Amino acid sequence: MDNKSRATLADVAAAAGVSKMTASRALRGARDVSKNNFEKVQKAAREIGYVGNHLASALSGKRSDLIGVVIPSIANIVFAEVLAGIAEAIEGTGLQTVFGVTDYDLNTENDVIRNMLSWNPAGLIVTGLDQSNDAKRLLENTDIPVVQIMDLDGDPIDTCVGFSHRAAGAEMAASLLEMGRKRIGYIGRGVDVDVRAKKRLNGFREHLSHANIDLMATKIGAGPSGTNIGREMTSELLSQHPDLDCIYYSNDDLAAGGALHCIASGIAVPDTLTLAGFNGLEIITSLPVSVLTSRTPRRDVGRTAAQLIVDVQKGSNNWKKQTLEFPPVIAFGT
Amino acid sequence: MDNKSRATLADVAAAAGVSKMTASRALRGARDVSKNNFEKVQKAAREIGYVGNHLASALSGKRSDLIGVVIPSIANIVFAEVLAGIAEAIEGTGLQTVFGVTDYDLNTENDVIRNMLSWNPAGLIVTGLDQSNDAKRLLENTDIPVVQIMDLDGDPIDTCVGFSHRAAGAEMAASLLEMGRKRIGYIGRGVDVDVRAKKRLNGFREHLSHANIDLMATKIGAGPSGTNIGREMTSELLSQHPDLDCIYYSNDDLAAGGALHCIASGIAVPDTLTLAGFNGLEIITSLPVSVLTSRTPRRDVGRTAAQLIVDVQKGSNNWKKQTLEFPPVIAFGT
DNA sequence: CTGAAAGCGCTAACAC
DNA sequence: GTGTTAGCGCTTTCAG
Repeated sequence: MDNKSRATLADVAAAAGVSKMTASRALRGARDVSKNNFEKVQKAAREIGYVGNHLASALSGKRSDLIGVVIPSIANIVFAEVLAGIAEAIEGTGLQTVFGVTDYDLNTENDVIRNMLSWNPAGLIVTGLDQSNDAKRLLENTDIPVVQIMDLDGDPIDTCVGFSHRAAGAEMAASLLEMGRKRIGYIGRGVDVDVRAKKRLNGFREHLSHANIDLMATKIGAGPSGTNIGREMTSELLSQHPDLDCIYYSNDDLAAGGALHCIASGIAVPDTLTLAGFNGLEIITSLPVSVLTSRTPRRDVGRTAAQLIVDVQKGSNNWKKQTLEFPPVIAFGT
Repeated sequence: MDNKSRATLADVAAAAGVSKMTASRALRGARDVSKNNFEKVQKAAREIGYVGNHLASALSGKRSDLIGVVIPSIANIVFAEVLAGIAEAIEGTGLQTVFGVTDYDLNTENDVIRNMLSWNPAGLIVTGLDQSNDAKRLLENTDIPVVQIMDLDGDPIDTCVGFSHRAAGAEMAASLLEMGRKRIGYIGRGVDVDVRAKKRLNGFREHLSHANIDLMATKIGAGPSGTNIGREMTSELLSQHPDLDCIYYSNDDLAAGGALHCIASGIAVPDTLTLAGFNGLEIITSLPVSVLTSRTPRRDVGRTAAQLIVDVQKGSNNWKKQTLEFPPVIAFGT
């Protein structure tokens, strides 16, 4: 934390012996600048150690090189992977990601979205379709590209990249029924705040009810999911309902915890007890037992969403409202 | 993506019948504004749906409400958790996080840091002490607070929050020797690019050599780590060296994969084979076997680093260069 | 191809 | 308390 005020464009221009405008043009690319001046400016900038000021250029140019990303939680590996996909898409474009975390709270989300908009970002990526009315109005009235991701169940504001959680739940129910499972339990975490988990559960239940089957037992807790809590909740649920032949989890880490409980207790998975999760986390694939999951292409979702914004920003594409579906695939982890 | 140009401060001022300055002051807090005008402005802003423009205020005010964060990878849960700690610290402060990913590449890191600086952030959080010379110069010459995190082995540029990887490796070696382990192997991923993993390995080896012990076998691969690849590499290493009584991994997810291999192959852990990882990831704690790890307080590191910046930004604290150590704790996961 | 003028939307500094 | 005057550092526009 030294105390030198940074060199400005004017300094570079003076050093190169040209006007600010020529310097500005030369620094942004050779367009309409003589080769001679271009090199003089580049050299001067390098020698001075010119860094530039995005604030000024963005204010002047009406749009910044920032992509705003709104996610419910960053500690959740799923959203970290979405961010990884976004980072992949913007690599080398000069764009950068600002992200805000909502903690699954609509008011916080509202604040975060407002805050994002005030950076005049090149685009906004928001998780889910279920914003508050205020936030929706904000997003509808902005003229920057908005992409809602990771959900398709509802009314998109603008462009939408993701999949239907309701359908994912229903399809998992169908798979389990097909495997002959009848005594089915459910274990979930944070289903009260995580609307997408709730949509999966609803889709799951609905499909079961078509086959005249009810969930035999459910165990739902508040707070983040994890392998540990999954192990605990599984142990508890099974001690109350030892006759279950199947458990559906709101999440793969819970399911992995369930598998670890079964391994420790000598319960045969998937024969005696079939476990099913959601997301296709890596841990599922390295367990010594087979756990069913819906693999979600969340990295692709992030990459695609960001790419759409990168394309408008580069001018290589016109924006149009659209819905891109990346359906999950049901499979055993192993 | 509509097409309405946003309301400005001037619009709010006009609607409230006051000057821009009064409006500006009222919107930033009641300081030096009559209650009457304060409310008129607030009301006008709400009705118009005023959003504000961070670019303009940051340009004018010389400093933005952005915290720049430079991390090697976001898909790695460890750095996601660092970000979670940062998000925790800045919650409710109005600050936001811009992050850049370096992919463990010094040139990319250099670009990312340059890019960050051009946003005039309130502070910069950079992973590690081993930047390129150019990047170091950039960081030394800036007048914003810089915090280097997650490493203490080297020369800090400014403030530093983290722990020594060399010491962590040495301590793990000490623990294993104390447990009577002698035939020790090592499995690592990306040790060529991940300088901190390399420091741990060096510390580990050095300590062993003091006891006149050499690593019996090492298996090092390029690319990201994960439970799956950990399982594979363990299987391979053990088939070549079935007599190992201990394996040290560069990372907990590799170690977890190793544990899963042992469970599947009926190898008694930790009695026949002791496994040791690094980080204290959650998965380690829910495995049905005991795996040794160094628990790193990475969330605390993130939170602390961000808090330091929040404090200067709020003016509640003067910046001073310091080093804050958050040593990892060695323990069995279970 | 180059430069001068004007202004992006806001706030610091100074008047009143 | 409130308003006025100057910019922040850059780019857009328009003239040469």
